[in-house]
This record gives sequence, structure tokens and C-alpha cells, in this order.
Amino acid sequence: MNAIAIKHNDEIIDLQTAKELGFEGEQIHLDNSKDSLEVLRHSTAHLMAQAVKSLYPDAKFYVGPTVKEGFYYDFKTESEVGEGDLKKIEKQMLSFAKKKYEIQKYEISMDEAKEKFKDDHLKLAVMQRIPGDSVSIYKQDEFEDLCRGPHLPNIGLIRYFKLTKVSGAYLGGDSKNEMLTRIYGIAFADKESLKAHMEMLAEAEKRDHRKVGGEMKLFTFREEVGAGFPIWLPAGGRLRARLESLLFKAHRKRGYEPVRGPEMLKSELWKTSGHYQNYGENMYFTSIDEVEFGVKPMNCVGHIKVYEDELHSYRDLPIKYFEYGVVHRHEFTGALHGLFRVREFTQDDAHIFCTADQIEEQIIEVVDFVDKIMSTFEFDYKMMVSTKPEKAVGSDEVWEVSTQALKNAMDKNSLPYEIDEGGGAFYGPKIDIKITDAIGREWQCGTIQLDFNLPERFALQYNGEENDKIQPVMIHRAILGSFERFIGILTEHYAGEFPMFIAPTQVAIVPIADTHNEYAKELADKLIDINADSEIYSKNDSLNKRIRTAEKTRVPMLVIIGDEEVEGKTVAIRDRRTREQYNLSQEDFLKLIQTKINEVNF
RNA sequence: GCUGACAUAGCUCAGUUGGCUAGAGCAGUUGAUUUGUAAUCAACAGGCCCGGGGUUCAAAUCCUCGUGUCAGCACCA
Repeated sequence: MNAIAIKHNDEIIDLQTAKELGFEGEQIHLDNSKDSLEVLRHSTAHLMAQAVKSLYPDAKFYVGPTVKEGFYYDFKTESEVGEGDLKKIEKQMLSFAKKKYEIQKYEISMDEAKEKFKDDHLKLAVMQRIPGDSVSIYKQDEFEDLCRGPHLPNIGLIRYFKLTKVSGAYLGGDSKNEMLTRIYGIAFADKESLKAHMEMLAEAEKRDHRKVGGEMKLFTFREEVGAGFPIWLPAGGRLRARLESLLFKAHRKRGYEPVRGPEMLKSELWKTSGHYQNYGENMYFTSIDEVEFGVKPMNCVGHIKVYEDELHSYRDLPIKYFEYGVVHRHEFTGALHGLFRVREFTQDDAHIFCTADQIEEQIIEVVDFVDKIMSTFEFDYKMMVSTKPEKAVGSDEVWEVSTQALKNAMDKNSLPYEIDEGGGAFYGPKIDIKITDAIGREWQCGTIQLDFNLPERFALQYNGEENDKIQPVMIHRAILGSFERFIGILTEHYAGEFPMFIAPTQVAIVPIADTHNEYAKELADKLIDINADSEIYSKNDSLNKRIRTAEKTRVPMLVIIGDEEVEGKTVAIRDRRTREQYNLSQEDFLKLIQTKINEVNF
């Protein structure tokens, strides 16, 4: 098998370049290794560009990199390119690939390049981003493109690929710029891997929380209600209530007090907090008797008012208020996505008012809290420290101090984190918790935000040891982030097969004949006594049909009852998770369910 | 918000170049059947074809403006 590129000083160098510069190194062969796919996919992007150019001669090209999920190419054409056109482009790609054109490389000076592409504003835009005074051009047959490589030696090596999506993308990723057409694709070294990849995508689609949520009747959306406003159905209501109650206990154990602020507050308050100026475009406003009110996008102001309700001593700190706070935010229509992005959602929000000395221990306590919950659900997550954003209140010094305080707390406890420059809240830096979902996407859920600004703006204080007035520090934090997003992620994580302790229904009871209904009802009542929800499948259907129906609801456990069970006060269990069937006495069965429900505590 | 695609029964989808009373499966209701571990049989019911305007003798189908959904961009819990 011939090499497609080499590895020189830890860099992938294509054969064209290696020959030119006389480099040598370990050979990279055409397989599904990271390095090989990098080259293959990059060249596939070029092949796609070649096909696009031949089908849309007016097309001008911007950039075509490889990304985590394959590759894409951004280009501009006067024609409209829709999903239906992808097949046509793929076909053209294949016909070029069959011609086995060599991919040639040559270098020209930046000035020559600017002259060569003087009518191509996209290429000129690309060149603006390239340092140095020469650029390389890759050429296959008639088609050539400005590119730094690396590329395959020949396009004939490209055989197993698929164009997956077409959409718009802003030039340079900036919404102020014009919009280009972007086509995404994927390529592999062999047919099987491509097939496996497409199957994986289909599998992921099956877990989509919008689909599963509909099938399980967890939630719905309705056009007449409005975009981004979820409607929680009974099954979703039960699941959510279980999560809420577990989390309530967890907060109480850690010294949080439940409080509740109003849904809307006078705009004057939002001006004091800075939300009006810095977050106003995401807020909804209304007026009552000619006074303007803002619907809360966050819960902090309400909690500040709770804090202000009485005087505090340093002995009282830290004070922790929590609330399942319903917030409204104006999201762009295009951003809405099932439960992941909505316009009304409930945060598991809390605010910790503490002294400067307590910051570190409080942050660590919250990080531990987060870890407890994430590990219960077996989620992988990572933490990001986000720094001062463009729109921010407070002085640079305060930002410096608070950002450093966050980093110190993490460093001292050897907690790994990444930095998100400029990603902070307008009032302070934050640590974001990002969960990786079933198909590798990352979602921001929990957040820990350190705030010196709102206490200042609201002139909060407590009495110090010398009976002096000291300004407290506020920590804003959410663990799940929002029930909506978190339940969406949970749904995909478990593919709807929720564990017993949060499942909407714990047990499905299937009586074999009408004569067993009474016993079924008796069991259902006893289950309610131990806080378990059940459903009786006594409809006029065959036994097999009812078992099938019950199974399809993804309930963790089925119990079948007939004459034997009624007689002996037992149940026949069919465990969906372990796929076992066995019999238990009524008492043992109830004990089992109770144990399973109570085995989780945050 | 931007680019592109889409919207027919509770759900998943048919519906020809504009042309008879808009169809199917599942779910639902009713009846028969009373079942021992993944679909018993039959009948019935269910539609402002997303909403407003327009073109036409005639619109689910064409045009237009909204609304909503999907993919991505940009923005974010």
C-alpha cells in the first residue's frame, strides 16, 4: 500500500510538499487513522468544490476545512443549492474521481496570487488571513484552489464519501457579513466505515429527545401556543417532579433555603442591576398602569430582594437561597431546538451570599455538588472558566480579582478546566459545566458565576466583626442549568429508558383477564404508597398486544398477574432492563421497587 | 435574525400535468373474544389539506404575506 502523506516533525506533510522540500518521515497510509482521514477529507472537500464549480460555473470559493464531523466547503453562487442537489454533486464528484486526476501543487507569491484572484472577493478575503508572502495552490485537472494542504496525491483515492447537509454560513463566521452556501460531507477509507458512520447517525436520530419525548408523551409544542414554549404532558410532569424532589432534598441537605421571586419586576430594578442595558434585547417587557415591567430572564434580582429583607451579620454567611426559577428569554427563532433551546425554562437556580474569604470553599462545594449529580447520571462533563465579555459592568480590577479567585479555587483543588475568553456573564466571570451528550455534542448545563458587581450596584452589606458594613460576594449557580435542557439531554442519554428513580412510570401492570383487575388495582394503590407510579393495561386487547404496548412505553418493569399470582399474592416480573423474568411475593416486589427508587440521592 | 428545505387525521405518510365525495397504516371509540409473556377479529368515528390574501371556470396542488418545524450559521441554560 502506498503512502498518501508523511509525518514530519509531528506535522502531516503531503507527498507534493515532501518532494518539493526533500522531507522524510513516517508514512501515512490511506486508512481510518486520524491523520489519514484529515488528508482524505480535506481532499474530498476540494473534489466537492471541483464538482460544484463544474455544475455552478459562477461559484466562488471561500474555505473548505475538515471538522470533527467531516468536512465542509463554503462558497458563493447565484444559484440556489438545496438538499436535492447533493446527489447531483456527489455524482459529479464520483465521475471526476474516476478520472484519477493527480493533485498538483505549486507556489506563487502573494502579489501574484492577488493578481490571479483579483475578481474573486472570497479568495481575497482568504488571503487577508494568511501571513507570509507566498501561497500554495493545489490543482486537479482544470480546477485549482488556494490552499495550504495537505492533500492526497490523486483524487482517484476518494471513493467512500457522502454529502450530508447544505446550509448557509456567514463569511468569516460573522453575522454582519454576507451569507455563503455551505455543504457538509464525510469521507472514509473504506465502504464499511462509511456505512457504520451513517448507521450511527441514524441511531442518534432514534434517540432524539424530540422524537422520544413525543413517543413517551413527555412534552409537546404547539404552533398556536408559540415557538419555544414547551408544554409538559403528564408523563413528563411525573419525571420532572421526581427530579425536582430529589434535587430539593439535595439543596436542603447543603443548607440552601427555598425562596421565590416574582415573575416580573419593575424595569427600574433591571436598570439598577444592569440587565436593562446589557441583557435587555433578550428580555420581554410589558407595562402595568403605565409603569414598565420586565419579565425576569434570571432570578438574581429576586434573591437580592430576599437578602435585603433583613440585616445580616458575618455570622450568618454564607446564606444560600434557591428557587426553581421560571425565566423567559428572547431567543432567535432559528436557535430554538426542542427542549434544548426554548424561550421559557426553569432553572435550578441558587445564589450564595458570602464573604470574600468563603469564595473558595463555596465554589468547591458547588463543584462537588455538580460532580455528585453528573456521576449519578454517568455523564461526562468538562469545566470552562469564562472571562470578561464585551458587554460587561464593573471595573477591570474587580474582573481581574474575581476571575483569579475562580481559577485559584480550581487550581488549588487540582480541578482541570479550559478557558473561554470573553464568555462570562455581564456581571462576572463563570465556570460552565458542559455535558457531552450521546452523540458527542457538548451542552452547557450547570454554571457557577462569581459576582462582585451586583452586590455593589444594590449596595448589599453585612455587619462585620467590628460592626462595620461590608459588601458580600454573590455566587450565582445552577447545577442542571435548566430542567428543560437537562431532561432533553437525559432523554437522549438513556434513549428514553430512564432508570427507575426518575422514570415517569415505574411499573406497568398487565392483568391476564378481567378477573385479575381487582388485584391489579390493589397493587397500583400499594405502589402509590411507596411513591411509585404504575399503569394498568387492562384494555380489551390480547395479552400479547398489551405486553407489547406496555413494553413500547419504555417502562422499566412489567408485572403480569393471573390466577396464580392472585392466589399466591405474588407477581410475575418482566424486567426490561435486565431482560429477566421471575416471580416475587408482593412484599418482596414492593420492597424491590422501593429500594430502586430510593437508591439514588444527590 | 440569516441561508436552504418543509407543513395533508392524535401519530407516520399517500394524493399524477391544478379537475369527481382527500386516502392508508397505527392510535381512538364500540362490539365479539377472556387470553400466561411483543400486534385476535369486525364495525364506527376522525380533515378550515398550518393561517390571511391572490391567480383560475376550478387550488391540498400555482403566487404572496404570515405562523410553525427541520438542517446549518450566528447567538446561548
